[in-house]
Amino acid sequence: MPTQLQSGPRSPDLLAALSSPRRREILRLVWGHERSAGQIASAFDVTWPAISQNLRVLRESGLVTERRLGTSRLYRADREALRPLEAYLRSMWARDIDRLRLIAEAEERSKSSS
Amino acid sequence: MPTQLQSGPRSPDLLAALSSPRRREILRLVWGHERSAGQIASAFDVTWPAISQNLRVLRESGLVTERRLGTSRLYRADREALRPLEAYLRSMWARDIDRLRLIAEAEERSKSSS
DNA sequence: GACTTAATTAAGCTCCACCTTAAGCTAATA
DNA sequence: TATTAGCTTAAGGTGGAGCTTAATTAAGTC
Repeated sequence: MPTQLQSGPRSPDLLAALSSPRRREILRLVWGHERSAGQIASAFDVTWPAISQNLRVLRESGLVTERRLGTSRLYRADREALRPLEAYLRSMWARDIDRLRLIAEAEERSKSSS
Repeated sequence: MPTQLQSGPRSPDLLAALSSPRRREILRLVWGHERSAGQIASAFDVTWPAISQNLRVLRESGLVTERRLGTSRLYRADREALRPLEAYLRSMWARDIDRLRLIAEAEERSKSSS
């Protein structure tokens, strides 16, 4: 089970996967296009296995999906996979908003009772 | 200059700073509250310097601000600092949306010309 | 000034992320 | 079946992230 995102206030190894500039570039490469591992690798000046390993990390984090076609493996970004990050951001700001709301309400009460 | 976020398709070391679970916890600690380095450190079972170093990373990434008060240093999350991440997400989806729009328009044209 | 409090910076260790080369696997092709 | 194409997995090197302890700084207190 690669995902681990259920427990509320956490965006999982998504952030770890995204923290690598190389992987961010790969992700962009396969964002619009489905591309083979070889095509992807040839876009970089590192060796094939290096890219293959990065693809594995992306796949395990859920950021890309893999499809086999003949001897090729085709990768494509799973665009929805970034949603949890959005949720993460929202959870941070939501707390903030809640806190502000509570404070505002408390002030309101103290005002009306004075 | 700690920021480096101008060039379009990049959310900077924000992601690197956030990729550490420890730093995410610290960030949450100072999200609502302003807290001293010592208070923060005592919430973890690692040594003070370890926390201090993580605070430095957070500060340099812009995620927290520092304020000196007597011998203390008070840290607080800069809530707006997460906005670039939102922009990053948006930039990814925006591409997607653009691409879909172009495809849709192309299909529309081919339909009406047949 | 000497001492304490609250922290950072310095120096060193360990472990892991990311690369390398080498070996293995799987599907297509002769 | 042997061979090739297109990869991944294995094994090993290197640098850096994140911890530790020790030394240092800065601001209050005696």
